[in-house]
Amino acid sequence: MSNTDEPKVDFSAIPSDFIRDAIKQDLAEGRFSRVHTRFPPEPNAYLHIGHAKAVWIDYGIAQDFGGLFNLRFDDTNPAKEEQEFVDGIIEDVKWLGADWGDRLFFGSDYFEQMYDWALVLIKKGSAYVCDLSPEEVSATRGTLTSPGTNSPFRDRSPEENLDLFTRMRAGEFPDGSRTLRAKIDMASPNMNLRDPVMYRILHTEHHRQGDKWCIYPMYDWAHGLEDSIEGVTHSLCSLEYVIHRPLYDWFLDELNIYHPRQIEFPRLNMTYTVMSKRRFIELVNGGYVNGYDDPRLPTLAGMRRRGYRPEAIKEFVTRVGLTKADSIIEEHVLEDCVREDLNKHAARVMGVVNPLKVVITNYPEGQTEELEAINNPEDPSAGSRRVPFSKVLYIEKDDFREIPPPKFYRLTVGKEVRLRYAYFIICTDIVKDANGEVVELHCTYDPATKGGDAPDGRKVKATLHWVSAEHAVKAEIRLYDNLFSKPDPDDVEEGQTWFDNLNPSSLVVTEGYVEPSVADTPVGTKYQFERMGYFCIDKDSTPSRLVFNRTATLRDTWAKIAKAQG
RNA sequence: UGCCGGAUAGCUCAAUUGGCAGAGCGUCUGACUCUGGAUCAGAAGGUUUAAGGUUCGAGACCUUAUCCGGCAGCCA
Repeated sequence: MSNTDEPKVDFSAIPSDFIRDAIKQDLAEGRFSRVHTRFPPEPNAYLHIGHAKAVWIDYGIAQDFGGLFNLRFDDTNPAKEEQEFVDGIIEDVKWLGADWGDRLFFGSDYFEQMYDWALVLIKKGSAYVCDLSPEEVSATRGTLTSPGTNSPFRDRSPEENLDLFTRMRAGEFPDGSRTLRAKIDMASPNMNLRDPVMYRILHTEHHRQGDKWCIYPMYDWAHGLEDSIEGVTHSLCSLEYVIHRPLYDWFLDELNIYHPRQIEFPRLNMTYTVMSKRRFIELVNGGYVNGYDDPRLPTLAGMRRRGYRPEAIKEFVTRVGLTKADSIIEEHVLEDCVREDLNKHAARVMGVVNPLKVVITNYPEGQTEELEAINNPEDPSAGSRRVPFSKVLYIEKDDFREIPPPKFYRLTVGKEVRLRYAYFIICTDIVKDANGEVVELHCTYDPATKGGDAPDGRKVKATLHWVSAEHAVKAEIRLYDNLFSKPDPDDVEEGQTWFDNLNPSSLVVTEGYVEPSVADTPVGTKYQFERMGYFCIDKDSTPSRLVFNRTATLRDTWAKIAKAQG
C-alpha cells in the first residue's frame, strides 16, 4: 500500500548508462514527468545491425522507464524514399522485437502543421524566402574557419516573405529557385546555424502524400517538430547530430512549443564488414552479393536469412553497451552471441557437409535399423528422434586422414572411433581414385557397441557424425564467411579500393547430405549440424531441393590446433 | 588559424556525490564429456593518452598538449 499519489519508478532497477542517467536526472528534477522515445528511420534503405542498436536504445529505454515508444518514418525527402522500404523497415523492427503498438507515425503527415509553424516564424521575422541558387548559398556560407555573408534577401519584409512562401507552396516556382531560410547568424562558428534552409522546392511525388506538396521541409526543421507533436520526451539520435542540437533547440524555442530533449549516441561499427547504404548498393549492383538480404550483409534481412535470431542481436547490442565514445566492435562478438543463442534453441541433427563414402563391410546387406538420437542436450523437453543406419554411410571428409597429423583423434586406418548414437567402427581399407584421392573407406563395426557404448568399457577418442547413404537427403549447403578479409575494409594499398578487400571465400557452396528428419521442415528452421555448426533452411529451397545456410560454425578447437601446427 | 565530441586491459564497457581500477568477449592453462562443441576451474593482461594543477586522496575536477571522430547538401 502506497501513500503517494503517483507510483514512483524504481530507478535503481534501471541499468546505468549516460543516457539513462540523464533521463533519471530529468525525471528527478522535474524537467519531464514521463519517458517517450521514438525510432525515426528514413524509408530510403533496408535496416542494418547499426539500426538494431538504435532500436534497442529507443525501445529499451521506453520499456525500462515504463514509457511510450513510437515508430516514426522520417519521410521528408520524396526523392529518396519508397513504400518498399517502409514495408521492409516495419518487418525488420517487428522482427527485432520492438513493439510500437498502434504508435506508427509518418513525419509527412505533419506537413500542414509544419507549414503553419513556418508561417509563424516568417511573421515574427525569424525566417525569410531566399532567391539564392544552391551554388550561391554554398558560396556565401563561409568555411569552417571563416564566417559567411548575409543573403541579399535576408531583410525582406514579413509580408513579402509570406507572399513568396505561399506561392512557393502553390507551385509557382521551379525546383531550386527559392528556399525558406531561418534567420539566425551567418557568422556562427556552428555551420548549421548559418541561416539553414527550412524548405526547398521539389516538384516530386511523395510515396505517401502524392503530389499534394511541392515544398518539403529539411531534416533540421522537421525533426524537432515531429518529436514535439508526438510528445516525445527524449529524442535519441546518433553522434553526427550533436552539432545540430543547437538548431533543434532554436526552432522549438522560436516557436515556443513543447520541447523534447535531444541526446546523441555513437553509431555501431563492426570489423570485417561495411555499414552504409551506399556500400550495400555498390555491393548489390556490382554482383558481389545477391541482394539486400544476402546472408553476408549486416542488414537485418540478411542476418534473418542467415539464421540469426533477434534474441542474439539484442544480446549483442546489450554487450556492446552505451557510451559516448566511437567504437568498432569485433565481429566475433556477434558470432558468439549467435552461438550462445542457437546452442539453446537449435535442434541437433546430423549433416555431412563434405561427404566421404563409408562401407561397413561386416554389416548385413539390405538391413536398416533406427537409432535413437537426442534432439537437444541443452533442452531435455526437445525429446529424441530416430535416425536410420545401414551398410553404406557418409561421414565428413575432414574426419578421415590417411596420414594423421599429431593429436588427430578422428578416423584413420586401424583406429577405432564412434559413430554418434550408433556403433564403434574401425577403418580397415581405403579406396582411391585415379588421382590417388581417397574416395571410399571400408570399415568394420562392433555390434556390441550399439547405441554408442562399449559393454567392455573401452573408450574411443572421437565421435563422428554420419548419415545413411540410402536414407539421407541431398542438400546444397552454403558456407558463409566474412565478406571482407581485413578487419577494416578501407585498409587498402596504394591504388586499391575496398573492393580489393572482398573475401573471395565469403561464400562456398557444397553438396552435402542431411539426415531424413529435416526433409519437410519450413524455410528458416534452425539446426545444429552436430560438430559442424548452425544451419538454417534457406528460402531458395524447393520441395525437391533443400538449401542450407551456415549461420555460424561451432567453436573449433581442432581448427586452432591445426593452425598452430601449420 | 574555427566549432563540437571522445580517449580506462587485445576488443567492448564498469568504477556511488573524488576513496583498494573491475566485468564480458578474446588469449593461455587445466578438468570433464557419446559434438575436439557446450560446460566448469584457473591464469596472464593496466604508468586510466601525456604533462602540470586542486586535494589527505584524482580514472573522475581544473589547465595545457597529443591523437581520433564529426561539421561547410536545397540529404537524413
